[in-house]
Amino acid sequence: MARATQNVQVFGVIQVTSSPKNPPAARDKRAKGVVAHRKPTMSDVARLAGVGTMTVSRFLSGAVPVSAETARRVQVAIDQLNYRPNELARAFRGQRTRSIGLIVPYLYDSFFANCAHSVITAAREHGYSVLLTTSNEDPDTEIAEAEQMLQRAVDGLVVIPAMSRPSELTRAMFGKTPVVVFDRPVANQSFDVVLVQNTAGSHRVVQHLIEHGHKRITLMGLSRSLFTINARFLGYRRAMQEAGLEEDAFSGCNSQEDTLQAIQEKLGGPNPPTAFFTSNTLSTRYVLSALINLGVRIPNDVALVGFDDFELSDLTAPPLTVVRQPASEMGRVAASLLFERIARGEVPQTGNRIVLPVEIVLRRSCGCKHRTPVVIH
Amino acid sequence: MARATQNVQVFGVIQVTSSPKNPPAARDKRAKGVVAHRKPTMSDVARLAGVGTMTVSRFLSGAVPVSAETARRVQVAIDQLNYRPNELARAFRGQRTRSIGLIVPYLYDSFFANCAHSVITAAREHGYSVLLTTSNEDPDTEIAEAEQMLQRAVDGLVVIPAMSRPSELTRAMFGKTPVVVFDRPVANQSFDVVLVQNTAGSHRVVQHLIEHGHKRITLMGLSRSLFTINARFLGYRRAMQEAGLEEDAFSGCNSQEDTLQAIQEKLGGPNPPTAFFTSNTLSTRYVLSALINLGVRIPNDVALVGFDDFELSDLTAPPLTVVRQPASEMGRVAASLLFERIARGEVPQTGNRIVLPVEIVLRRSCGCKHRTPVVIH
DNA sequence: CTGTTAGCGCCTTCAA
DNA sequence: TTGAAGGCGCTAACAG
Repeated sequence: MARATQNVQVFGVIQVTSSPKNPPAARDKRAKGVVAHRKPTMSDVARLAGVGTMTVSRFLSGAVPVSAETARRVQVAIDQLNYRPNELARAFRGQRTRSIGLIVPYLYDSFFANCAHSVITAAREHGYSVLLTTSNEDPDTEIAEAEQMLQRAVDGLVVIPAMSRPSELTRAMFGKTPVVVFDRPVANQSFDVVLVQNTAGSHRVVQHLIEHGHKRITLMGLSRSLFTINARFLGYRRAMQEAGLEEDAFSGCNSQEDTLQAIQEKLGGPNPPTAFFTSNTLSTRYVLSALINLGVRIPNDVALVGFDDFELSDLTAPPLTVVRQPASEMGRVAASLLFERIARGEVPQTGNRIVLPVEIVLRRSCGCKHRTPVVIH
Repeated sequence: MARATQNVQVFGVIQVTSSPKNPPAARDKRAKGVVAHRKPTMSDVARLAGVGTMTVSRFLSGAVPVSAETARRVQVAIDQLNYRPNELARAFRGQRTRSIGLIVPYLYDSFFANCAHSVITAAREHGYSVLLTTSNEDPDTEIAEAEQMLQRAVDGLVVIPAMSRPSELTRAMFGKTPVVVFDRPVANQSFDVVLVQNTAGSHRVVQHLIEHGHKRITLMGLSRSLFTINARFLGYRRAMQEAGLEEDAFSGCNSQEDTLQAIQEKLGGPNPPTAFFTSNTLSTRYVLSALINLGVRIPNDVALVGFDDFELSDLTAPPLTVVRQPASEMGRVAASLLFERIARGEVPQTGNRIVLPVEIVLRRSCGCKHRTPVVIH
């Protein structure tokens, strides 16, 4: 990469001469002899280099050959004026902004933040900028923000759909702007979709609990109206059924209090569970906190495994066994798909559907004795 | 808020009539009678409503009164065509993009992600969009990205400066585009700065350890060439000096291995520390992990307090006492400052310097017995 | 290889 | 209260 200081933009002093087209009463910034601090334009460069603007344009784009001597003169003029092309004009002219929009529910959720990070990184590698906004899980906000981005003519859109109720994103909204959704699908649409193995992951980790000898395993999670939560529930159900065990699911982990109360009831009732499976980070957090507060020993009294890894899950007491989702890979794959669509310049009738594998990270809350995490696929 | 579906953009079918200006050989998309799917423009609306484009423009801006009847006709035309103003053209014309740039080191660091979230939220409240990118703590990348944003004519910039070496952001680079930096200052510049009480916070929390009776308190952290780390070191030093204690600081917590080794040496040496103070999240993590691996009991054997709160710090073993930084408030304040500058349309000779207070969250790793966290200011 | 022309969609300026 | 003209900076299309 070039040394940064070579790229520093410092506004030059431009000697502007009057153009015959300008009416006499026009703003006199451009009047003859006036020295003004303003961003140099391509025609400033052209004038200084003694060439036409198109020569400068061609020199910059590099697509069309320019004679060596001309190129040199243009480069000198550019350096002297510290000229930088106006991306805004370029975008306006070319109907191509080299920017994409990214809509995630929240940024303070580290899973989404990781996804966003990888989309941004991928975008930079493609020379794109990213307009980022949050939907706060609200479909109305999501649509309004998508509209806003469309008005700003993003070349494409990456969205983690809000899931409080079915997303209302439609193909018609977006015209021929490509859209990739990830983490959660959108019903019957022509968007590309990137997902993870929610069902297979929870199936596998619940099997693991069963292998540890557990027979009463309770699922703690949120409402099954949410796609990912329901998919994870289905994996749990399948594992339980295959083992001939009775399922027991609680969908009300909406707060620390609700969770604590539910756990108390479960553990105090007849046939208390010997293991919990939590279906997202939030419920993992609530359940772990509740168990700690109740003085329950993990995994001695009850085991615990969760869906979705998080930072520090190896520093909790005990280190947690979890299903790890490939957040950055999802972001990267989603971005790749989008740039492919953008390059091809066409939107598909039916989008791709890519499902990425998850990993099980075996730590100690499941009953394993590993001193360091063991990852299985 | 209006129901989202009222805002859905669906490309309409536009009956385009030829303009007398168009040369006969022009692209015939606009030729008489051709029905084309393209974004409707203001003049499409004007034609349909039987008014001039300026009337439409005035109707949309609302700044200049328009007669009721005209307004109605324009609204009907807008609805019929599903017209949305082209923000790109607007920005190009007006030299005002209603967008700001935001540069943070990483998004996968939850502190930065929280900051970014609040900046984005504040921007939306002001009707602004956010171009977000990461510097990866690299000053060259930071400058290149800032340049990129300037070329895209953002109205202002919010930056958490990369800190691997002194940032090279200069006023000259930005012309009259306002810039607010936060979390870390930039040397001798005219930018507004928002910081937290790094020194006072660590001073207070080290005092707290001293109040617990500790006399040998070791600081574990990163290089003091980093502003925040050094500021926190100074608070530690002051607290130790005031108590007549000898300081002992380690600046090499660059990896889990280095940290583990350092801790082993400290604890195995003469006069081993009875408490550790870690000066950022990363070193907290490394130190906690090392202590757990070594089988050291916290706070019985040694106490531990850290700078910077994080999710789940109350679920670690034991719950951690930390200095909490107001991440979202910092973002909000930085954004407010920026929008103020943008509104005023002038950049200051010397920027504001705002220092936000931190909180101490007393949990159990310091030796306190609180069942739930106690926050002191 | 290079220059000229024209116009992207909008809003400022001027005139009615 | 409304309309017409012109141009923001850039590049596609067409000469030369």
